[in-house]
Amino acid sequence: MTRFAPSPTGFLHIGGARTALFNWLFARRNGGRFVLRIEDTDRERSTPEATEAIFEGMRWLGLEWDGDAISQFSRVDRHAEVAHELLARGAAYKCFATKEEIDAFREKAKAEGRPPLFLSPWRDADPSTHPDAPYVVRLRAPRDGETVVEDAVQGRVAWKNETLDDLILLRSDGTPVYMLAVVVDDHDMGVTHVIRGDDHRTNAARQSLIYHAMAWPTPVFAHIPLIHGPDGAKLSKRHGALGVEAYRDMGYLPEAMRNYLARLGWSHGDDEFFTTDQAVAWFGLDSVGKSPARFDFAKLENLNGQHMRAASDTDLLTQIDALLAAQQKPAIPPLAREKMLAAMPGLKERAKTLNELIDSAYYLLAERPLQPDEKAAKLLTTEARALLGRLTTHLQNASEWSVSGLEEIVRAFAEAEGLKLGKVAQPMRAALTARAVSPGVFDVLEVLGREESLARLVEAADG
RNA sequence: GCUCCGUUCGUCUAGCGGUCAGGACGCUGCCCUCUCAAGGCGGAAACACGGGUUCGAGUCCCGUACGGAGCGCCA
Repeated sequence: MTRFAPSPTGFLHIGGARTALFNWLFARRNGGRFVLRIEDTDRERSTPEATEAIFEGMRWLGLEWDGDAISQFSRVDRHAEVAHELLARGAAYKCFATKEEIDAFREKAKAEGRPPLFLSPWRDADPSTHPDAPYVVRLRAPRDGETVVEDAVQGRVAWKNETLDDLILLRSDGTPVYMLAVVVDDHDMGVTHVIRGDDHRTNAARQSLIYHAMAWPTPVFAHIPLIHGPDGAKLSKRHGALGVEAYRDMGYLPEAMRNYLARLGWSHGDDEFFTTDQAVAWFGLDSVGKSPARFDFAKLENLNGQHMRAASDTDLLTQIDALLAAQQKPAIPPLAREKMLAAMPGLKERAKTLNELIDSAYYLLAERPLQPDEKAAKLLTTEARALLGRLTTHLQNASEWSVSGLEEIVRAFAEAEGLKLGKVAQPMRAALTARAVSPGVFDVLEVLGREESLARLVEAADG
């Protein structure tokens, strides 16, 4: 069993999404469960909006979790119970040191060049000397020896116990801290594999101390390398640390997103482009790399283009519908849908994102009079318009309105005019699509239909 | 500062003692071609540095440099 345990203090960012993906892949690969736990014990920063944003992001990415999402906050009583059990068996103790005392201790230690680990004077104090004052519960961590974490990704990592402090379990108001809550929840929920960002690596040492104190079996830890921005620095909002919904809005496919994210830090030989089913079949912790990866939009775009080409026309249309709905933009009218479906093979081959695809379908949605863009306008010179006028006559007589028949007519026309096909096709494209770039003109003619095509050509010729 | 970790083309990566160091994105030359894509065939491009170990190191060990993460009564 794996879990994804985000704190609901913002959207589901790209690093979290990949962590979730790896957990999901691992669970699916091994026939295990994948649960979602919201780490909302910080009441100040946690918001229901952020929780909902995480659900949304997970759903969009297609990372379905098993069972209901669990609120960590709802389990505070259980966390406190474990802390008291630890206290009862002497594995933890009450510390009456005030924040001021601790701060002073740390400052002094720093000034003297010693590690700023707080050594509580209450660790071995006689309970009869305990004052009637607020206290925190600290773990009585071993001072000798070392703590070893066998990390499934990082390998064997060891810390000297003298470098680990007596971490706080319960705050002075009696509420549990994250470090305790995570261990108790992971244990109680039966999590066998803790796959999370490498920024948690040192937490694994502290947490395994708690596991040992409770005599609980430790889960397998796997700390996956972090994702950096294009400049190698920590991923920030200027880079790719956007919420996953931002990627949705940019027109990326969830399938492509999963593919790209999976390849960031994990590999399967030379495979670059693969389906989610393949990723599930191939995924393994031993193929996860150790070093951080940079987020690269260019590669994401390429992969997205490949997935768009591989997608079925109807599926793409469905995804466009969903995107427009999510962006609260007007839906595609029924008639245009049919045309869009007919034009889809030519459209999807040229687009890297759904947004590009929608944009390139302008000519299907637009109504006369068309508004040629700059490049299209340049193609519609006086001579070109005259040419289109002559061509239109031939086209009007076309016996059947099909790609092959139309191509025959236009080619014959170009030859008669002593022109290369391109000299005719480009003005046609400008007239029919108002753009200088589009799918093949004969495909455009067929999809647009006889009436509309001729009307546009006439409009351009007369323009 | 202390602790831990990392370092193969610009980027993502393969490699698990003997390879012409492979693939992908991007860049680029040619072909195809009604535009743009897509596609086909090429090209430039990497083992951070220094010591060991070994007949032989990208692969093992040590050090250096650089990079990262952590060091809260945050998660």
